[in-house]
Amino acid sequence: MAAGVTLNDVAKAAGVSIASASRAINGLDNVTEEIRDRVLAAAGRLKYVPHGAARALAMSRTNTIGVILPDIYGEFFSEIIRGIDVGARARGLHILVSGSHGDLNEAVTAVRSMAGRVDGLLVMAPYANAGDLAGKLPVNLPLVMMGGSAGQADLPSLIIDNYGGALDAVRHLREQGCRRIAHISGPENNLEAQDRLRGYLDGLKENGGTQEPIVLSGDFTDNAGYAAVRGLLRGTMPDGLFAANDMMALGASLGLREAGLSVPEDVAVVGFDDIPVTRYASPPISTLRAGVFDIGQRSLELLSVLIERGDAEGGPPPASQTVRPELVVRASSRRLSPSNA
Amino acid sequence: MAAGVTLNDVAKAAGVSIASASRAINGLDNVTEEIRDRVLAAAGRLKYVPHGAARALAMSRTNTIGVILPDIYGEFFSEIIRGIDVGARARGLHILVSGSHGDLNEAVTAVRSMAGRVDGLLVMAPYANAGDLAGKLPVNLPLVMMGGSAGQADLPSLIIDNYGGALDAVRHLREQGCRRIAHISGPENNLEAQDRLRGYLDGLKENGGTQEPIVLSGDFTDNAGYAAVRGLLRGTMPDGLFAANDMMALGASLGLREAGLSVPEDVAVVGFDDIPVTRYASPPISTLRAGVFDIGQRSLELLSVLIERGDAEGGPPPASQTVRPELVVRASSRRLSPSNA
DNA sequence: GTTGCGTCTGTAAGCGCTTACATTAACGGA
DNA sequence: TCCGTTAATGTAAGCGCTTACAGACGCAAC
Repeated sequence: MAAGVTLNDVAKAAGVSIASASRAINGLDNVTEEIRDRVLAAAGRLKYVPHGAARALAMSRTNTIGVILPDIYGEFFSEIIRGIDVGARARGLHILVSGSHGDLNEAVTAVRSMAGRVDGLLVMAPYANAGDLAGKLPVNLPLVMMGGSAGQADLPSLIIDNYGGALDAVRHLREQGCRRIAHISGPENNLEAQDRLRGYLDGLKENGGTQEPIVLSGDFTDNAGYAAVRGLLRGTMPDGLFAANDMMALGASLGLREAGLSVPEDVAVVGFDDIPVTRYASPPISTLRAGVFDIGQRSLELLSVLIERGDAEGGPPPASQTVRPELVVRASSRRLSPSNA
Repeated sequence: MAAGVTLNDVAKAAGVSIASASRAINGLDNVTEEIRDRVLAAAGRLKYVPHGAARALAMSRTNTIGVILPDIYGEFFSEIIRGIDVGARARGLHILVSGSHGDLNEAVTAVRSMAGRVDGLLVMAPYANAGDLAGKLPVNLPLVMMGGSAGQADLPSLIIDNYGGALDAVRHLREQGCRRIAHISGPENNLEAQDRLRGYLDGLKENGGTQEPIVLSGDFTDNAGYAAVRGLLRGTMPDGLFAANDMMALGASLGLREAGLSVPEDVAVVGFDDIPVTRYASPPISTLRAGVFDIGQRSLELLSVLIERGDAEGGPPPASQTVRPELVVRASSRRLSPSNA
């Protein structure tokens, strides 16, 4: 189905053995100039293109790494994929992407289907018990977890300090004079969302804070942010809003403006992730820069170290790295003076 | 490297032949219950996971399609990938992505490296003479071009009517009373950008228009849009701006606001592509909705038809589809009344 | 004219899987 | 009891490639 013309055909056409053909094509040095030329000529003439799967099988090396994401929608994932791709290209690797995995089982299926097609795996699986993944995996397949909650099993991972970031968000809102801070949460079963929620709750209690938590449930989409805000309109408005990600912050900000409220004067808004759009929003959204691009790139580097090392387990303990998001203050939360006593 | 435990191991552990093991694993019906159970049990115990490359080689079927894009940065490509992914998942296919191809040669390299690893290819190659691609390709590899310019070779393709869209943009700006319309163009060697430019130029001449074209060169990035506008500040400002894509329109709009100009009153702005961000910008950007998501999805459908049909050439002529972008008017170009005589 | 060495080329054995074909077993009808 | 069928199982031949190993050849040194 794929190629049609095989190395064998080329060898015959060039009048040499298949071994010589292979050597010529791959640029090994133990081939006569003359033979190399003949082979290359024949290959060109026949439009020969090496068969990837066959080569992978023979060399047990695919030069491809698999990327498993819960979704591939939006800037967040776009950025992460880009980070991975940049790193991959630098190393001559390809990436096999699989998105849209609602739960652990789907992720496991995706992982299994990649066995034998990749040299290693980059997985983002913000589900409970994602540690189980390792158990159901092909043995010996190097794996790096991206994002995810701290201490997720003991796999090598790139962890985002979601809790700490959320804490920073709340602290910042308080410094800006907010006294009633609401939170739009992410999907319930999402570990990162859970950590951000915890950070919000604990942030409220810091320094003897007594504010009752106001948690609006969302699902990481802009519409959820919009809807959450609309739902608030009937009651007392909070004066600060921390959304579990930027898309929801964006939606919320839009909803607030449509309701005639001003951001940040009436309600200060902070998001999470720092996706590129935030700076084009009106007002630009304050957020926690998780360095999504870097996460992708660094995960890939971590993974390729594991791959080169030629082992998945064993050796020194997997080096996990934690990234503490950095608060980026933009107009959506910058108040000139504290608002109400 | 990959799996370690092979079907053979499973067969032995279960005390059956490798053929039976294969049949049991793949759910064929000509296996006894008892054998199936034994095999499945053994497979579970050993953590057996089928080896993709081997299977692909044996079946000459990979259930994977390759996606070649010039870049994978930003919402535009994110959307296209998502469209493809959604279509692919519906058919149980995986996608092998490759981005960042500055020119035809890089694209050709990417394509060749996918041979034998995919059942078909989705290529976006907005370069001159992209038709040459076909010549350097493995024979028999089904291929669908995405976007690209009309009549690009005679490959099956999904074509965006860039020219027509640009024409609509200019017409719209004129209807809004603009008399001096500038264009921020895309990369010079990009065919889509060229078509949009042509549309702009011809649009100016319609109905006896005599305005001198004002073309600012850009490269599809937000920064380029921003820079283009800054460059204009020293001279006479246009009152209408058509950017070759949304990112540049976004950057331009930001630049205009920073310069104290109002959009759309002082300058009406129109972009191209309708990436999701446009609606969160301030003001929301008018644009031409190319239906990026749909393009991805429809390309995939077209491709899978070709694959099922089991041929790349031959058969009825390749059915190309043309998509005419739809003008979406938002605040960035909506004026209540014509501005100047 | 041997012998020995180094270099290039060819032969063939896999990589892990599917699948056509051969083999065997099981069963019912004559 | 024997044979013809059908169905389950096993054997082995690839899929297209890499690569260890052996063979062939040329050349210098003895």
